[in-house]
Amino acid sequence: MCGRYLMTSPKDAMIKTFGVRADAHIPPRYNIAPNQPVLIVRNAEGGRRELAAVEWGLVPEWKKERGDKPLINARMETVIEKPSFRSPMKRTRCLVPFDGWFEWKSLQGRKQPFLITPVGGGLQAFAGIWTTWHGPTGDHWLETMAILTGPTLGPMRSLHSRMPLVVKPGQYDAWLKPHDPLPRGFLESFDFMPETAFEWRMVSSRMNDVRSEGPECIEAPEQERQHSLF
DNA sequence: CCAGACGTTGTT
DNA sequence: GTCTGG
DNA sequence: CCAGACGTTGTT
DNA sequence: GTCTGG
Repeated sequence: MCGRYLMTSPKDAMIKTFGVRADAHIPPRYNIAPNQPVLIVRNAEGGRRELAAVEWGLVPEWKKERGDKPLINARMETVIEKPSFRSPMKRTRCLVPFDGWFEWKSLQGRKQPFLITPVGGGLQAFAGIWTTWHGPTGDHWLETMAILTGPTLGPMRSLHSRMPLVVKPGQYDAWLKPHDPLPRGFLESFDFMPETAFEWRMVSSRMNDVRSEGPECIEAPEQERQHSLF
């Protein structure tokens, strides 16, 4: 799946890769967690694309209360029919810029994080959906997003049985274009990035704590502690 | 008609 | 909001 | 996703 | 165990 990710590319790369405007500084994010504000790319007025800051964890528009369990992922097998996802899937899809994502394995009773990155590095985009939620009083609103996942089919299964859908650069326009209703075979018309396009390595478990927000999150793990006590 | 659900993952 | 179940 | 908290009263 | 916070 995908429950923590990396977005460290500078503003220039965002502009070049996604064709968006970006005036403000975009700080590198080494440890993006659910419920945090993140940048997405979406369609805007006048056929342009825009960068928008939304919260990771989709809150369906019909929810009375905000609720506690954030919908951070949506399964590609069911996203078209699920009540929480079907409307955003038709009309408000988005790209979620990233440079890598994290998975954990339990090794020797510890949660060992791994960083998965595109072979050769570089900025990529998860397939995402977003929506707007209006609070009960109507005086405030919140934009949120979820990342689509699919089955992991090859060697990456040693890390996790699910992985995020990564949109190929040539299909950004197709992913962002709204449809209502969604054409038959819409998802099948996409050729998402294969897992062979990614590689992974162990990183420091300091990134397990979301308060770690710097480059230490992608450093190699510390040397294994020696059995020095007896 | 009204009431109730509406999600994913991992773990058991 | 929209669907399912009763 | 993981980490961390999880409670009230009275006294200082 | 389960919820909250990040």
